[in-house]
Amino acid sequence: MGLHTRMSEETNLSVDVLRHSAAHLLAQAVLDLYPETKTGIGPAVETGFYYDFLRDTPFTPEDLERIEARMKEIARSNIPVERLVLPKDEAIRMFEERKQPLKVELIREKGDATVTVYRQGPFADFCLGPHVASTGVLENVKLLSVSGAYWKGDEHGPQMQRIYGAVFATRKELEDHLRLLEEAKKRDHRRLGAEHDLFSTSDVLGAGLILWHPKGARIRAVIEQHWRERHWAGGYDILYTPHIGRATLWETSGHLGFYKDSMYSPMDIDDQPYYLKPMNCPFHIQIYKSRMRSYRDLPLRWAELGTVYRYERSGALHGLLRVRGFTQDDAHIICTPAQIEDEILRVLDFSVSILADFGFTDNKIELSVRDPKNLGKYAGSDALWRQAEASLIKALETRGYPYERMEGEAVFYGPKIDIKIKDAIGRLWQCTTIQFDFNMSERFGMTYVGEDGQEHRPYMVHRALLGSLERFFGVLIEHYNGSFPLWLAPVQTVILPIAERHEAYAKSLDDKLRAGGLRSTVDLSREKVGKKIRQAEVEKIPLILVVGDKEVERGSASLRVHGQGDKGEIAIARFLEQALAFNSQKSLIVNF
RNA sequence: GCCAGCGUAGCUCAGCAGGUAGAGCGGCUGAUUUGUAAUCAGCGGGUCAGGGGUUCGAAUCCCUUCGCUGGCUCCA
Repeated sequence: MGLHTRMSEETNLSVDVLRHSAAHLLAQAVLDLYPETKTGIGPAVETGFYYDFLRDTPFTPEDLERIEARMKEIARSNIPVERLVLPKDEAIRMFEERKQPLKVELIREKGDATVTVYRQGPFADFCLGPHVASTGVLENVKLLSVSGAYWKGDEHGPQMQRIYGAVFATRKELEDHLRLLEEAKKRDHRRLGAEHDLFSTSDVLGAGLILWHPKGARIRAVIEQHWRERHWAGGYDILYTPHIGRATLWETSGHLGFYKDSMYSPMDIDDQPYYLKPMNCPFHIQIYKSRMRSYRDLPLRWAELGTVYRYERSGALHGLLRVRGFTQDDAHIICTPAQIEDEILRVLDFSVSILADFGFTDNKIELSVRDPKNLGKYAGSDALWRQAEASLIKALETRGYPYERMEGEAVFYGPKIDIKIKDAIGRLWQCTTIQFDFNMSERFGMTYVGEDGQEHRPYMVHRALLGSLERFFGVLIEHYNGSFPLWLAPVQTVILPIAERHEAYAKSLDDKLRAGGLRSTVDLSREKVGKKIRQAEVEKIPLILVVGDKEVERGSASLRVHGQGDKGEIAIARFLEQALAFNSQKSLIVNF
């Protein structure tokens, strides 16, 4: 079951209406229990609903229980919900009397000549609706968390308390949803990362900085190796650039102007200020500018696994998904205007194809373009933007990919395509971004000599495909729930000798598998096979080989596949051949 | 950064009225030589995140720093 069911499975109620009405129910319960509270807004959101409250004392988890209990009481008493249409001034008076200044503010801002107000019992709210007919259908409700939120999203405005909740038409749907939340918690990459010894962070080191443990590093090495092979095959060249650069570079690039808040303080080297890099582009541009470029040299496709450092506010940090130091799988495509359409299509195909290698085939694509009401704030000419946007759209349409057009979501230096990948339990994660950059090429004065012997400005496109290796790794862990497919698994095979006398055979088998190209290991603990198997299953090792008297004698092994159980005896040569085939084909499931 | 919650052994957690720390798993040692998801026994292991304060006495109360969590904002 997904998180975004539009209609309730067993009733004919719209999930959004249910959620929005539950938000009203929440506000009613809060005002019942804490009458001095000022109410803000309370919409339905993707996973449920929330309501923002302004109150001197914060809500505690115990308060939430009380509020939820009160909500259920009100729901059970099945109060009718009425829709009123009032003249604006009358509505304002109504909420002034109710001592709800935030509502008055909202009505003043948003209300037309007449406004709609929904009322249930003593509670009333300024709201467009629609709503359920009465509160009886809102009984299957659960409050989930409290957090801070700013009035109208302005961090200098008053800080409110936001209560989140979930509601469903039936008890079963609510329980299923809560189970899904539990499931998401269980496959949290931070938890799995510790359990499987993949990565850690350290208080001593500092927040938002990732330590890749041997097993995590193996996976990363496999990802990087695959990434390099695909890039070379895909017409890219690979670069390496330093981690720091002189202030001059960042002044020219404009980062010290528009990105300084995300950069760390400079360090002093021979009386010159140097900065840790927050982006790789200025370095790639220096390589571009190291000599004259002819139109015959273009397109250039330059990729780098470039580690960048960005200041993130402490509250924004989150496991591997939001960190302060990360490695982007960055690339810059530098080409002529005539090449741009082909290059965009090519990078789009390339991105989709590599995401698919990792098992992500269900993507959401967003096209971010200028805000038509504010065309002045963008770098680059109108003509450039038009051609860039057209090339992005053409690529998407050529492939028939559905996409969402996001007006005003473009960065100031160019339009972009973002690809969000959907994981095993339906959540979306931002990975790929393909962005035009009209700013950098201008600032650094990038040129090439055209057929006409004149200097021209090339197009430059930034591209991060997996996004950052840290984030991508986090998403992979959650997507596969720690059970990595064979080709990515840090340990691909484990050999379990039944007794001590089988250890020599187990070790020689291990050598053979390693020599053949598998990441293999032997469990030499003096435990019973049952224990060793359990251990291997818990560690989610894809292939388990049990060897005892029978196997030693016949030069074979007993195969057990993770999640599939005992597969019986197999000849070593056949096992190795098939395992290597699954490995090189990057099969998501193995079938011996 | 802001609001709220949290930080006890490697991990999960108990210690809920202030009286100098406890379990399970893991680890180590020994016995067992084992056939498809946990063999038995013994042992070690904690400046209770760091610092400061209140108190005769602090894991427990207060302040502060660091880190983590859920959000707000932002983003690869």
